[in-house]
Amino acid sequence: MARTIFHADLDAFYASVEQLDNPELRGKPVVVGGPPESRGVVAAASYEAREFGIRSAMPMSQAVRRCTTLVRVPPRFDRYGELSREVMAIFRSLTPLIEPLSLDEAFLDVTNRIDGGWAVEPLARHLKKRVRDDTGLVLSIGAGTNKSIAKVASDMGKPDGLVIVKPGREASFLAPLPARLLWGVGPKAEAKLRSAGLRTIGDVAEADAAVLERLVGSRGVQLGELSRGIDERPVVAEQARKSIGAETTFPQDLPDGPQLRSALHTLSARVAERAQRDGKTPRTVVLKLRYADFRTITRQTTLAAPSNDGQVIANVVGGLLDSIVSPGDEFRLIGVSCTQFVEPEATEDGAIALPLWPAREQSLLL
DNA sequence: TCTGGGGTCCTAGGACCC
DNA sequence: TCTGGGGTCCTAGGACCC
Repeated sequence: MARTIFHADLDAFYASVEQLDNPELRGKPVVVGGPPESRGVVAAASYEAREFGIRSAMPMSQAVRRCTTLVRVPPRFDRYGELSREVMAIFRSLTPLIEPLSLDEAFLDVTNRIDGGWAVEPLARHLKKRVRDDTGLVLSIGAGTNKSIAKVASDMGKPDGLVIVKPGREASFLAPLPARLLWGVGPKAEAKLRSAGLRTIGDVAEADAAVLERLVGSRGVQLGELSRGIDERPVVAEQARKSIGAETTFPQDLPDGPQLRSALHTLSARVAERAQRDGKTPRTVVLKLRYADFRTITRQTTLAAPSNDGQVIANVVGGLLDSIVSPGDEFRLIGVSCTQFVEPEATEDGAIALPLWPAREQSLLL
């Protein structure tokens, strides 16, 4: 039996929240993001701002040049989180099978609702109306028989969109669209596909599997399937977080010194605090550095004893920094993250113990 | 034009173990 | 003296997503 999947996506989310909370911003070109003089980029642009060609991820310095009346607002992630939770709760009132992708979008498997008598279009309109009535935010929905179709459909309808792809119409819906719209096709893959003359999703659908594999490697098979509207991936609620990180870009490049070391401590403390709040204990700690020339490197260490202590993490990444910095190096970004979370194990007396791991690393320390 | 911050997943080589 | 094959873990980098 065919599934019915919604991809639901709040339009220009951060910018819309700012316009919602501050009526003076309504109808104006608004962007959310860091200041142009501190290497900020556009995190979200209102539709008024988009008329000037302003887009997400664009350097703020470029955005303000494109529109002299642009209003820039610094991000308020706590507020976006609040509204996101409200919207996700509305989604959850339709089905427990929701898979959030970010603060502003989610997949919903509403197959049970359709089997229960709802038609797809009224159900989608009902959801859009509830979100609008309860929060003031505008929701776009794409509906189809799988995730990939639903995602592309919601992209097509924005803003305030509702695009439904009927079962059996997947391939013909996708065929004329640019290959870049497929999930997993970014700038690099697009260029490779284009080099073989594949510009539309239909071109990809007709291409030989061996050609796709040569172009994009092992993802070729899946790419071929997605291009023909085939996607069996289930909607998965409750995805466990696999890493926690924090990074910062400096307004000006920084050599090694008290400022850089202080940033490293702050980031370590932030990561540790979030790990503790989530009840996560990492085995692996990662230092990330971006040089003035934008070259980016990472160095990681597996701990003899897993820890989410801020001082431990700071010491480890500090040691990693010692090992790679050379005189004259300047950095524009530094980041700390942790991964490989350990499952707490109960001991005989009922206490929670964290396993020491791996034995090989411990023996090296003896 | 000068490029954020939060993530996920994949690849590939080397160490190590049996 | 010359030497395999399979499996897992660790590390580093890169593409991609919002």
